Amino acid sequence: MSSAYVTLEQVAQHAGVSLATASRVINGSTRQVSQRLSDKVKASAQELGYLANASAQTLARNSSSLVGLLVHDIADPYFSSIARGITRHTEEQGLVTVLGTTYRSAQKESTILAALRAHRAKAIVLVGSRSTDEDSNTTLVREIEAFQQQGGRVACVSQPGLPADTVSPDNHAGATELARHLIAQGHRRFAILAGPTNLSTARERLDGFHSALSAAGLELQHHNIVHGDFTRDGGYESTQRLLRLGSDATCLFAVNDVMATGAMAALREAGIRVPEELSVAGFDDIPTLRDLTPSLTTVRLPLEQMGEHAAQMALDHEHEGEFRTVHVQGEILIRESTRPPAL
Amino acid sequence: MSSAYVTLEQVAQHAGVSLATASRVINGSTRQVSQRLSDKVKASAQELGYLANASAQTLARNSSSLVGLLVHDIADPYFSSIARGITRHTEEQGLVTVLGTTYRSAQKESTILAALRAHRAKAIVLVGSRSTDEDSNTTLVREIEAFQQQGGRVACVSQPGLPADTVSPDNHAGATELARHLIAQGHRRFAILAGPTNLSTARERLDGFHSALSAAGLELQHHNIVHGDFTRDGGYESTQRLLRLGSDATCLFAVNDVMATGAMAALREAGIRVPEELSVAGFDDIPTLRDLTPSLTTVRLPLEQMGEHAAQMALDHEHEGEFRTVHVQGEILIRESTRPPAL
DNA sequence: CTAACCTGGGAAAGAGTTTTCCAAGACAGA
DNA sequence: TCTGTCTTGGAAAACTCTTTCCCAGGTTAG
Repeated sequence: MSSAYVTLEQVAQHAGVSLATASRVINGSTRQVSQRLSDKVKASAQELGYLANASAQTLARNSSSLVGLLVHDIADPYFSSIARGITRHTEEQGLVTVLGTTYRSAQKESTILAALRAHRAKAIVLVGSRSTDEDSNTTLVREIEAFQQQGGRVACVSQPGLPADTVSPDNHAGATELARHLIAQGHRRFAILAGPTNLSTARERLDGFHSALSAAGLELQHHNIVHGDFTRDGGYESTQRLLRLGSDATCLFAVNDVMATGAMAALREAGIRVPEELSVAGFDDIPTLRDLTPSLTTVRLPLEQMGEHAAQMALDHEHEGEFRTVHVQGEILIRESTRPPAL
Repeated sequence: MSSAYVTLEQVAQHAGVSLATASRVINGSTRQVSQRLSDKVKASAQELGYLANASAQTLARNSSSLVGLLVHDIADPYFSSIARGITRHTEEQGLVTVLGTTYRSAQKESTILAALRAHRAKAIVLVGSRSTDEDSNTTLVREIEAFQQQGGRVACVSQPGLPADTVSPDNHAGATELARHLIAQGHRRFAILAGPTNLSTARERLDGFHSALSAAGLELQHHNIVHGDFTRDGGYESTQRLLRLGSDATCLFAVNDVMATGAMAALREAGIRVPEELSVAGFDDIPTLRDLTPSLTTVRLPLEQMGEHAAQMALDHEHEGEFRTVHVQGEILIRESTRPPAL
């Protein structure tokens, strides 16, 4: 056989029309084609099982149906929830989602961005707060702009400050509200399980918490701050460190639920009861972690919708050329893990 | 400008060689090119920032660097763990992963498979037990074979019986071992939170449990079996149903951890203490669910490695033409949620 | 010394689509 | 009847890369 594939030319021949006519029918060009021929072409395509060669289309159109999705770790429920929202939208649009995982490596990120550029992806959604490291950030901006110059759209989730559409949770407000709740419950000595200092999400949540304390005339003591890496095990280890330092806090704010989970495990092992002896709060309201005992006081973010919204922005054609920023407010959820401190 | 992109021809011109020579240098053809020219071409490419047009390559080679990954739901930690293993391997190989989510819809699955075929994907990894529905299964087999005939490789995870490489957990053995453990603890009346009857994974786990009971001369009473849909909420609701039916069981086996989580929530709400009043066991050992209280007795599956292994099989070139099946044994983990029944 | 053989490099033929440009035919208005 | 306007269909260029075929020049063997 000459080719294992059915080509548009074969469809055209089978329908007795020219290649161009067949193409016009298949992808509904502006030019009119008579009903009779149009039907004939469609029937032909159906009959022969025609499936357009995507690479040929991409080559001719200089744009593919691929949408890139960059996350740090797809097994982290924070990212997989957002990813779900993104894929929901892209698949609805008949597009194909490319999943790239970076593990917070600027180099892996570059590799994937280059691949998406090479494939003439239609859009890219970047998820997850980014290192504020100067160099890698300017590199990222250059790559984003290169992609945009070849006609691609970019949207970011939780990654402010880039030349792209952005969906960001109001981390500051969420953490502030959470702090106010703890203060209202009577807590005066706080410990915080902060995130990597160079990630905006981590910084904003820390700042928000801080500013509520300051506003209430309270202080966060230096030895009551530890930094984790946003993972469960990081939270576990950092909490152990905190305990070794002999914290006198009555409550612990972990800047994300995943670390809070590790914190609770460490506390349980250390024989410290939550919330009787220590209140714990998290951030995100990760769906998979809603069944912890005690249930976690946290700030709910609509992760899935955030992803969906970002994908929408990256793919709608209304607002070419402008960058929109959407702020999402979290909703504070008071659950079992926080209560007024024992006297 | 004529084109916003650097083409190989431009690289060749800039290096003072022919297009063919440049191509031979770039993708290391069998034909030798002198060191001098080779270096010149590489320097040229570097200098001009050459990035090969992936669609042109795909068109010419009739094979792309895309690897498809089909899961039911990327937000389900079972799938996201496996997905992590798969992407680890594909990204190591410099390939691009396409994520397709099917939500157990045969139609969505077909759509994605067609897209992957259109893109001349190099391989596809299908994850998740599949409906045994006759029709959709033959359709799937046809689609798989069509893809293989165009030169693509297919691997499956937890989806036996397809014409492809397969990595499958030994669900039967795992459930049997779990049942033996419960029997050894003294349990005699069992309840089971089974999965969708048409999914092989669910059936095998149910069968394995059953056969251990039979071997011990025990019976599983009809009213002690309920079916869930493998989701947390499904487990929750099915457990409520079980309670309404007035189960007399001393232990409950949920055929996956996610449903076990819902079960524990329903039990807690109903005021039934685990494990004091009722033992609970799950299956999978989902990483995110390891911090439940009480910790869940379960069968650990190396989800990430399973994904990685499947990707390897789909991408190695050693074993073209043959279909290999790898069975993975689970490891039983006795934790807090099971204990001998009260007298 | 000549025939056979290598080696490196260039020209050109695809790969399958989209899209522009042009021709031919139909038809209405003058 | 002629001109101008539509409508429809076809030919061909363009997109960028891979790969085959062939040639020129040099090397080796007989």
